Amino acid sequence: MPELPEVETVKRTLEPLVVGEEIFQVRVYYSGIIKCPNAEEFTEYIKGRRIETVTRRGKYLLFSLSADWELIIHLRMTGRLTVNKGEDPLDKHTHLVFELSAGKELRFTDIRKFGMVYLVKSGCWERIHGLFTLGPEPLASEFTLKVLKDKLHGKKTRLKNFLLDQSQIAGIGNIYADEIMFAAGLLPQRKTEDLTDREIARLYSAIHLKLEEGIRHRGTSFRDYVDGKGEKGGFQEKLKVYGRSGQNCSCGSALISIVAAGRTTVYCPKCQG
DNA sequence: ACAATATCCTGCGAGC
DNA sequence: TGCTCGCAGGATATTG
Repeated sequence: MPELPEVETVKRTLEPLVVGEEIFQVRVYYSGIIKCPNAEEFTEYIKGRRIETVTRRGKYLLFSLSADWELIIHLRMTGRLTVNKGEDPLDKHTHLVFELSAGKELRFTDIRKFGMVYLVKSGCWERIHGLFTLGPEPLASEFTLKVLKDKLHGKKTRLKNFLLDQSQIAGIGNIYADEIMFAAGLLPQRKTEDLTDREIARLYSAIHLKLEEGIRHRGTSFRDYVDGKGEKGGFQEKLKVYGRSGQNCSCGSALISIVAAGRTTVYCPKCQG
């Protein structure tokens, strides 16, 4: 569920609450969420480690721990990572509870159980394929207009597929892909190699605009998403196309829904070309 | 090299 | 009210 702006918001809300905390114990209610090592080793190795930093890479959350361990979490569609009080009632779908000091708990909750949790030695990402092959951070300075242009022209694919490909650009999912293409005035089925310099410049600006706007509104809570404090985001109010199929675009024409890259894709046939 | 499809899983809204 | 169906923001393996 959460894309770059949502994961960034979770990161920012968790950071002040968990950095410096020691993980005294982990309670595992559903071990299938732990991808490596096995649940027994996971709980054994993590016990007594201190959380030193919280960072984000694409849609992954990275917790660097003492003694060179790294806890890596992907929320996938419905994952939630929240800080709770020990006495807060446990959600039906809470799979992992990290016990911190003074009754504070970091809880991983995931209705659909698609989330993924890893514990590795720092920087040992080879076993986490999606993280290991991740493309550049779209909001970092190394993601230049030239980088985007080279990537677009080096691929024989369509724009929607390209934007969802995490190995090309990290962190864009279905909602922001559609909003970015609308903001850039580009159709999802456009071939990336055919895009002109002008269009690529519009796409580049739209990527920054929409991701930054998403972060500023603390993410999109279309269904399940909440931040580290359990609070909803506000960007769903600002969506121009996603979830608005059949409604009118601001230009007056009806928004169209198609399936592209295997996902529902909404666009305006008049504003996007 | 790329696209489409199935898969993991639960909940929800629509339609009957 | 209760049922069945289709759909959901992700990543990945498999098939074409």
